[in-house]
Amino acid sequence: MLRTVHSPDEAIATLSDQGVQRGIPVGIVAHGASVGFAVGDHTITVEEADAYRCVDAVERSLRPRWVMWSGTTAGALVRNNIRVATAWDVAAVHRLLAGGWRNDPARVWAYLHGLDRRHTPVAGQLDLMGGDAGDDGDQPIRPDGYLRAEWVDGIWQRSPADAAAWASVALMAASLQSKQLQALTTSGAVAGDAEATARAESTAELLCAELAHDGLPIDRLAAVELISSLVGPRPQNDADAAEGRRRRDAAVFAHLSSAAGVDLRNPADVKAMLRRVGIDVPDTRAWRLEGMRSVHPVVDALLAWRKEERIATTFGHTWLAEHVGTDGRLRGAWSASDGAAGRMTAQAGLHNLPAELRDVVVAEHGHVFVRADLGQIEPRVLAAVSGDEALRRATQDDDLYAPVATRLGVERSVAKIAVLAAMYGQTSGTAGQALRGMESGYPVAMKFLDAAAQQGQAGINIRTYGGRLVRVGEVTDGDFRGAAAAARGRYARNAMVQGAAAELFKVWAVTVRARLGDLDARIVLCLHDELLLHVREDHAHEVVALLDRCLGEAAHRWHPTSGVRFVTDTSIVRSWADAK
DNA sequence: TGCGGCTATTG
DNA sequence: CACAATAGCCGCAG
Repeated sequence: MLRTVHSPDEAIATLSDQGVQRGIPVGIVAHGASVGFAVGDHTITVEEADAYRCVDAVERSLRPRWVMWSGTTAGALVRNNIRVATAWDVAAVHRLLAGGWRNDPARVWAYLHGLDRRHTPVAGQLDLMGGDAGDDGDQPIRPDGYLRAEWVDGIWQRSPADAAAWASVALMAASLQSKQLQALTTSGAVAGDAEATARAESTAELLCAELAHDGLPIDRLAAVELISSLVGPRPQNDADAAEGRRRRDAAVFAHLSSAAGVDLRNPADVKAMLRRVGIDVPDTRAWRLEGMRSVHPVVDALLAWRKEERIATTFGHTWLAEHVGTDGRLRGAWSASDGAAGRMTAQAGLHNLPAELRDVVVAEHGHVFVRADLGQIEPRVLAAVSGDEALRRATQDDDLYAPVATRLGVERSVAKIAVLAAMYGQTSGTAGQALRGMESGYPVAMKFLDAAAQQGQAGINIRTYGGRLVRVGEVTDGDFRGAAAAARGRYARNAMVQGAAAELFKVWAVTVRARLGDLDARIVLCLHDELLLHVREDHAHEVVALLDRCLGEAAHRWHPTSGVRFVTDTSIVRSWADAK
């Protein structure tokens, strides 16, 4: 049944009649000025002028769980100044269920309908192949049961007046949500609460849309000054830029009798150059050259050149112009779950900003940053997901490595190496010795890690505590013992820890987001184990307390019975650089 | 033009 | 360098 509503009040009444209330799923698609809703088999379109006002009204009075195909809709909502509390992101939940990174609508549809993914329609095919079966190209589902590749993502090309098409997209999202809910309860052995993970990962998509929209506060003038002091003023043209490169290169070449034919940007040239001054190295990475500064002055000059070159090429004037707006906000695209284990990732340097540039990340007038990071999150998460009682006891200490050192009878530094080596799968060097103590001291945790590594080596996919499928890749040529298998083993071993840590972190982040309420405070950066909030000065202490409370709440939601203690280090600062 | 290698930065 | 990521420049294959 398709129905068009004309006002916020009518939208609330209509959805309310359909039983919508707090937490009840409502499909939504939003793009540009258009919005469509769906509840059960009822689809509701909203007159364009009222579209976002209706969403806002429904959110305020009913607060449903908005079911969306992807972060595209979340972005449209945020751009229209609407921040909804909760979501179900079909694409994000698909990545959780099926692993990997692909989450286009046709593929998600095929997965949930048991269709062979190898025949999934691909965008750009224009359905020329599907059109020969006598079907109607204006229907979302092809006669063979597959979803047309561009039906969902191409919805924005349709007129807002094509109500049936908009409504169908919202309705399909809602119907897939119930299929995903079903799949989550039957998707193999998941130790944790996969449905709770799906909710948190979905809400993290909302947070990502907000992070991309809000940006990170930067003191633009200070940034220009700092960059200029390091690499000079911004080049005005290509010749200017080339002159800058020559000037930087000359500082290195000054230490050589002949620099003919040396391109400092070519590692092979650099290696040859070093050999000519009596330095023979297998590669020219900084850590390898670090101890050779005294051998020849060119080493020192080269390492300084690398620093300068990095600023000039990656974090220089071009970066500033491209990613920092005139409003002094650094913006980049955010992904809520990426890579092997489902960590958040960010572009535009938000996740790998050199420490020396953190000086220019400065709170705006009347505001401060509240920065909080989780201490030793990975070993604490390992204690929780493995259920190792001895390691759980160690988490009661502020410094987990102290009781581990006592138990192993070694120095703290050795204990730390041992724990990290266990989680990363390192076996060489000093780690080998330290690991033997781990086997007897923390056998449950070690067996947990070894089991993951063995699955990885055998090419068997694994699931994290929260239920994310981690694909470890095919085993080729029956290679169960070679270097490739060993690498898969380390990958799987670490993914179980890093992936679970990412899940806990996101529960924490979305809990903080939910509990901020009317405080003038927003999360402006997520960095794996660290949250940075931009907060009005007089709310700072309240936010500090809230971060700690939310960690307790998040840890309990994530793993209600672990008994593991998680700790956070929180500070109030003007500049990001002032923290720690 | 796309891709792997090398390098740097971050957690 | 033991795990994960983003990003730029180079050489090389197509």
